[in-house]
Amino acid sequence: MSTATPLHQRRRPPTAAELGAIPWMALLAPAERERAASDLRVADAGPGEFICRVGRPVTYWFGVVDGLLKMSTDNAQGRTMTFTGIPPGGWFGEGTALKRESYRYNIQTLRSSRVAGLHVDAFHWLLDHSIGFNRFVMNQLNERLGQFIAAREIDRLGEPNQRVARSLAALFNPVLYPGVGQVLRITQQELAYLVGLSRQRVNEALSALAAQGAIRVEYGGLRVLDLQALRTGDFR
DNA sequence: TCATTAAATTGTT
DNA sequence: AACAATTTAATGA
Repeated sequence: MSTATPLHQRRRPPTAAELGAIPWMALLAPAERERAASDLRVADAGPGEFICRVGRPVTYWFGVVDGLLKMSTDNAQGRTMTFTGIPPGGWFGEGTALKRESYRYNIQTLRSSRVAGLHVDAFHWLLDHSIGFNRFVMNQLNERLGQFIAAREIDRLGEPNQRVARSLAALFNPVLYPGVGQVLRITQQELAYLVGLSRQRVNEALSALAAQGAIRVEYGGLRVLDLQALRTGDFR
């Protein structure tokens, strides 16, 4: 099995449109933005490809331009444990990049995706030079802390409908995933992988959420009608 | 642009 | 896990 990742073997410079879709770019001063842009790389990844693997040395801080990723680890028994999905606009790996350690989880595409990477050296240069960038990273870490607290709650919810609802709410987080908007492109099969339920059960749960007006199910994705209801509502 | 076909996704059992 | 129904994407005239 190859351990090379798309960003190692198929990277290319970002297009103007891709640069425009990167949320932290707008927070940089012109000189900083120029430096960051020259150190950014983009790659297309096929379905199921690994973006990074546990134990590999950190080379990039990653962002999702398009598609859908999942963050997971394999436990001692060989079972895969999925922590979260990462939709468009999401940037991740700053914890390991900060410490220049090795990746502590696997990042894998759930379908064909376009992934951006900022080299760790550039990441550290921005930390050393840009207030705007520091503010973004701090805000990012803070917001993700909230996500992990929520994730623990989700794990303790026995009711599948509730698990689906809260997991969806996490994916619609506008701070962490500004690229998502009102419509999330995710199939019921992909959502099933993320939440750890069967596709049938996810289908049933989505129907329940739609019946209460929290979402609308569309082909190949779904639209949020009431994010607050997804976060706090009762769908049993 | 339209019609046909293949592939993907959904809803149900 | 299997099935049919539906939607989208791809193809070529």
